[in-house]
Amino acid sequence: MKSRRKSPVNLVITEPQHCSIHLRLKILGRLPFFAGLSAKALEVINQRFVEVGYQADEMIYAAGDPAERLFVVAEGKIKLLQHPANGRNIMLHILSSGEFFGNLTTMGVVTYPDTAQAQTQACVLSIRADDFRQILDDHPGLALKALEVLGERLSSANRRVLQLSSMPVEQRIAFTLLELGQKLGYPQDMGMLIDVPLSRDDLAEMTGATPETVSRVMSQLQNSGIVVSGRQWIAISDWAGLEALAGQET
Amino acid sequence: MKSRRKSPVNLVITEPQHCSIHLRLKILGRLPFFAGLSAKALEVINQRFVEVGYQADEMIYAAGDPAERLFVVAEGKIKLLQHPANGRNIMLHILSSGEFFGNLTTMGVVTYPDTAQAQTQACVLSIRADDFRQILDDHPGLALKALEVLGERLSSANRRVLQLSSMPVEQRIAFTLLELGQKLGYPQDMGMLIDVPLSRDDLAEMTGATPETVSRVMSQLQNSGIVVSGRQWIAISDWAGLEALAGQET
DNA sequence: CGAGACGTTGAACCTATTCAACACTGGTGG
DNA sequence: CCACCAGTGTTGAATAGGTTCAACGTCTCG
Repeated sequence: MKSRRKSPVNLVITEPQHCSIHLRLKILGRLPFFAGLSAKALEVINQRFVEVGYQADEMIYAAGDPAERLFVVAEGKIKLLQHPANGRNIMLHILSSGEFFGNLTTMGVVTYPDTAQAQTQACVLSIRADDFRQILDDHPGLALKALEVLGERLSSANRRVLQLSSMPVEQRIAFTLLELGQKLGYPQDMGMLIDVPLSRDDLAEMTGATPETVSRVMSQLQNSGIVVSGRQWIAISDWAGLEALAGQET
Repeated sequence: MKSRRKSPVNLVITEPQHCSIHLRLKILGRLPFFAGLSAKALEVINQRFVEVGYQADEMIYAAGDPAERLFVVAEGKIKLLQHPANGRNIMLHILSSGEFFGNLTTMGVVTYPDTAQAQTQACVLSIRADDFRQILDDHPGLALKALEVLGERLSSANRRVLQLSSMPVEQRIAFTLLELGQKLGYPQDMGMLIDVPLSRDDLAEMTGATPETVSRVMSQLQNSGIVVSGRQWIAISDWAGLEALAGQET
């Protein structure tokens, strides 16, 4: 019953050290967020952005740092963490290409409330918070889009509160896997592969459980033929079965 | 050791049935949110708002209803709830005068993700979502303020995720009481009174625990001289002691 | 005054944590 | 190229924190 094999998660990224996104303008222009802006405006915005590459596990900023920048993921995956007093971490989000993080609100906020860390090798664009503020002032429509983004994050956070408050671990894991599958999954022969290297500890940080418990639940899911997984990767082989475990809607 | 007495929480509200805020313009004008707008602009905005009164426990909207309106609390307290599959509720927020709820984002959102219910008798102003959208278009600065509001809510939700993921019930209750005290407390002879009628069940819905557990913890806090409480009310008599229990910063 | 809501307390039970030992994997250096 | 080792994952047994179910006390309102 050993279904382990070399990780099917794709890790090839353009460049090791420096992040070589030379077509930033194209990337920024493709963001739904900036859709509708003139080429000229985009060019101006583009000039304000800086690109930086990170190794897997490298920290981008730490909770409590002065919140001077807004970031956009260009390539790779970034995770947002919180740090309780006890040693463990809590993962709030995994972000992929095109998603924002850092200081999105530009005003009252003085320090980052969470820590951003590269989950894979990654390339990130960033801009000073007050430059972003300026852009929002110049293009009023953007603030509305930013509202949408924040609104979606708020809903997501509230869903998580609901899960933590009312579901047993197995159900929380089922939900989390479904969300990951939707967001980061891509179809494979063995099922819907979650296309991020993801350890038991990572899943534990996402579900508010211990790594041991996650391991037990995953074993059980594997025995039921619902997921297939190995070192740092997970694939969902029976989506409907997982939905059934989660309770109802995705 | 019986410290019960008639509830010290003030429940007097202007009018029983209809909510009689005849000075809406003044109320809206006082909101930090609308600060800086001209009297003329305020007048226009004011005309778009409607006022409605609610009895305690009355529902304002239910999760899943079409999200057509944005609300502002004029008087009284409103709670925002989520409903897990199992019978229990989860309280996301208690809002008081000047705070927004309902559809703040005006676009993608089609149904309310949560339920709004009057915690006390209350008066609420509301406006159609697309009228509000129009106002945001006319006064670009407002969208930035809305961003601030949402950003603060998001932080709050994330703090709650952290608590649920990493703290035992006692600590979560301590934190929750401190937050309530900060937001709704007012000094009294017996300590910082939390100025909302609040049952054990309410606290349970806020902390992700059962009413029984909350009752046990509260008894213990009362014996330690940290809080005083009775039927539907709670006062914090030893703020520093409560902070110590919560761990560190407020 | 009575009824129903609210609160308290006890005891059994159960889920998830904790601590610990062990197994597998992949990468590194000899 | 192989052996080893650290990181990762698995599994077991004991424990603890919280829930559940149930009974009872107490306050408030009609």
